Amino acid sequence: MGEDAVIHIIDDDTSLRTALQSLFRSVGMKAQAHDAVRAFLDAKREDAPGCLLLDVRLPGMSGLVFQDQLESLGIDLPVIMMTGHGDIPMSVRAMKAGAVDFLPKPFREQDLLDAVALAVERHRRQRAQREDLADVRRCFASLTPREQQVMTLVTAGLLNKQVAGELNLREITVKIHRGSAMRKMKADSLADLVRMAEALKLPRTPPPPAPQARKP
Amino acid sequence: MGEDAVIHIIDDDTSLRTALQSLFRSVGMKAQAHDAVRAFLDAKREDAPGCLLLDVRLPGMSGLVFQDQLESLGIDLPVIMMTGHGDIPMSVRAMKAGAVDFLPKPFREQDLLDAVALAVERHRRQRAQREDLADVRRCFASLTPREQQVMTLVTAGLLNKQVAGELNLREITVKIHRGSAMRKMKADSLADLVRMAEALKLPRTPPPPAPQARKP
DNA sequence: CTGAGCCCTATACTCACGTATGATTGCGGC
DNA sequence: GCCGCAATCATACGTGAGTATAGGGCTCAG
Repeated sequence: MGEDAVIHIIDDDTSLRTALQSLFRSVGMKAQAHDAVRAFLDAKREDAPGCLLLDVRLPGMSGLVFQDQLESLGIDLPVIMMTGHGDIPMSVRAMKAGAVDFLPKPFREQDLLDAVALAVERHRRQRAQREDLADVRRCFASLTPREQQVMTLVTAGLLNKQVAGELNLREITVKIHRGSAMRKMKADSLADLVRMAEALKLPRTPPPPAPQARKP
Repeated sequence: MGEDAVIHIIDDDTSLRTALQSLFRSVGMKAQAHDAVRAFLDAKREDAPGCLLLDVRLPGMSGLVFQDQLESLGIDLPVIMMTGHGDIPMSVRAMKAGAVDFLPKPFREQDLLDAVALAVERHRRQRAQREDLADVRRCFASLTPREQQVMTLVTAGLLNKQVAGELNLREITVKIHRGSAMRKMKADSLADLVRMAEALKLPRTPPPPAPQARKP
């Protein structure tokens, strides 16, 4: 079905790295081990589902700190923490930061495998979703500015006529932009377009707040 | 702005209960303390934003077990765990089960207050969302079966004509149901209706999969 | 039985939507 | 200068959506 998962391991304990690699190999999973954050970052990482096994106490940078930086580094791997010298606040911090699990060493192999399976499954879903969203974003980006505006207002529920009013256009012009927006977004119904707008978090401008005369 | 929050405390340590009550009183928050799960369940709980401070080691039932039962009991309070004899697996389990925080005793008052503030804020949001969804659900439930079907297909992106085909109706009939569905759902545009359908997770039936002849 | 509610349909009309055709303007790059 | 593209608008036609009016049928509770 899906691509092969890759398990990334960062731990400075050589014997543990070896043990984990052979463990994953024995269950038919790819694993890449590194002895420090640096090595992990320098390695070329396959763009595949997987997860990150992270030791807390590392040379150079704590696993907890590194975990916080993952997002800004553009790495979206789910994290499983491991540590030999952990305490409760540490585990709570890691879990709050989104870790899938936090395993005190020594742990049972099965506990690790369970956590990894969960994490990889989560990552698969997350990637699929992310991919869909990226598609929609690409489409939206391919729209001209006018088309984006029109799409925004249309999916907010305004009539072509009202959109025209908002943008100071004729209704016919709105229809043109609306049509080409539908085509470019590959939407085959308005309902579709609305859902895409939702995914893009386009603002839901309320229908024009009752036309008012103003005296200058 | 919002209603007053109520902090629910379950702990069998009388002196701690007293201390926490006076702590919350001192910062202007309502608190209700109980010495056991039973007492908490028997007490009438105000329907207000708040959170639940739960001791792990309790007479009768462990806090962790109780936490797992909260949902099925219809209680949606965010949980903050407290314990004097905790370990990492315990805290991880609690966090996985959705706890906002896990505080080993003794903890600093400020840590607790921070966690409580976070939990209450989360609960406020959650309640607001839940309330909106409940409204939509109520509206949808007030639709006749036919109106529900029509709404489902229309928000899936089908034309009136196609809906009529799916349901073996004339198009005019679909229009009638569609119109009354819009009214009853208080939707003022199709876009609105689509978003409600989304919130209700109505199935997005794909457009009729190419009309095929079948031979009997 | 009778009324209420749901469901189905028809005719007729209005308005919204979509597209095709054609044309004009303005901007940026080759 | 010419081309391409975004943007604007017009006229016209066909189709979709929505409402009103007016029926018919059914089932269930009073």
